[in-house]
Amino acid sequence: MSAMQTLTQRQRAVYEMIRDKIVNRGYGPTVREIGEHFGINSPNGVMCHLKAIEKKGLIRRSPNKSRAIELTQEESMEPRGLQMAGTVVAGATNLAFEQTDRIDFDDLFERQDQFVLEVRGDSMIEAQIADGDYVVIRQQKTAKQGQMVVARTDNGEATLKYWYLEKDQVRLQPANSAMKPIYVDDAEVVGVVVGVVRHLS
Amino acid sequence: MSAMQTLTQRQRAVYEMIRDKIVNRGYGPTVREIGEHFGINSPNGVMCHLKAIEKKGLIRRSPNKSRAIELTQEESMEPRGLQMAGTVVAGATNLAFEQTDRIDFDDLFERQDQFVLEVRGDSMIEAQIADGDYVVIRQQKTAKQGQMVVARTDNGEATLKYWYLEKDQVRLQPANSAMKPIYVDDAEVVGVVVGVVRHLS
DNA sequence: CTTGACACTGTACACATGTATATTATAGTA
DNA sequence: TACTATAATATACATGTGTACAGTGTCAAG
Repeated sequence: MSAMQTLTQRQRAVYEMIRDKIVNRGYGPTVREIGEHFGINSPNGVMCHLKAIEKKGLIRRSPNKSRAIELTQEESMEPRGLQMAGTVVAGATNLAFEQTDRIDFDDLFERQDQFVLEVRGDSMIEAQIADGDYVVIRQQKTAKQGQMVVARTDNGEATLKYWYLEKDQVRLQPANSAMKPIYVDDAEVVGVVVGVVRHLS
Repeated sequence: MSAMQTLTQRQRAVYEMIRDKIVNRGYGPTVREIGEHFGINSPNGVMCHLKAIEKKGLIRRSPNKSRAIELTQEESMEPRGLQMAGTVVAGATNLAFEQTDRIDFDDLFERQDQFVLEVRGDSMIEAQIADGDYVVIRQQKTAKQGQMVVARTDNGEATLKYWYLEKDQVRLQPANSAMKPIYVDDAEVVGVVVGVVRHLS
């Protein structure tokens, strides 16, 4: 951003135009394309701007090559995710604000074979999953005893419960002492819960 | 990916080379640059490949323009986030797998003035925040009664609690009936909790 | 008033570049 | 066997394109 401020209004406009072409069209403009866009009838008028912008470090050019303009301030350089500022321990503890780790929730959950469900109701409240939470599900057809799963019962309905395979039936156990477990003859594991995301106002 | 399979080995190699130049160098190659890279001595040899790749839909070209190769399968086109497959209602409910909404957790939490803390301990367990969870904090210096905040007390320690401003002191209330509230003469709000993220194995 | 920056015009040149045509060779297919 | 797709070579041409040089005008700073 700092290098950007050193540009004159006109130079900034030219830079924005170049950037727009590269990002939105896929390849950069020629000297004459830039001229035409701004009503500059001489290639040299544009050359002056390009030299100025390059000297100020916002672009890089290769001599004698057409459209050979590289952006040095790539927008992909901007950090993704949120700053990780340490831990809050039970009770009272120090915040480590000097840490500069970053966490990217999309990295936390790799995308393959995963999907998200919005939770309705309080059946898993004692597993710290509340109404309105999003659960991240990894698709798989089997589950270990006691794993939290999305299961589809023989009547075609799906539910979020703990999975217990018993002698001749399946016990779908809610994490809510006010609710009773569901016993079904047959049930299919849709996937297991690998994450929870809650978004408050 | 499907369009990719229709390419011959040679065409694929050419496509990869073009893509590499655009992504890593910032601008595409000329017909002759491609030829030089693969030891093809005739521009027309390359032209045949470009026409084939364009016909198969992986690139788009503009006639008579140098380096004017656009990638149609932009990697930026790949969907971000996770598939949103509907809701799981309390008890047993239908999954709407046909829905193709997508959710991006990084969009959910805008980055400005926010950071993440890892939670240690069970002091907020009844607010469905467990040990090991990440809480997303929006930085602000004030809070309403009963909001969940990260607060710094006068001895410099920080903690995650419900915020209650009382007559002459501040009550920091844990969401755990086994724990007692903390009363302090002075405390400072660091930020309020706007999200929770839990990552299971 | 002069100087220097900024923002151009106009012209010219060399070569970079896309495109076309004709031709060859190989390999799989009908 | 003939035919088509693939993968090239070789040559040629028109034009797209970067670059250089010589000027013009404005405007703010010294």
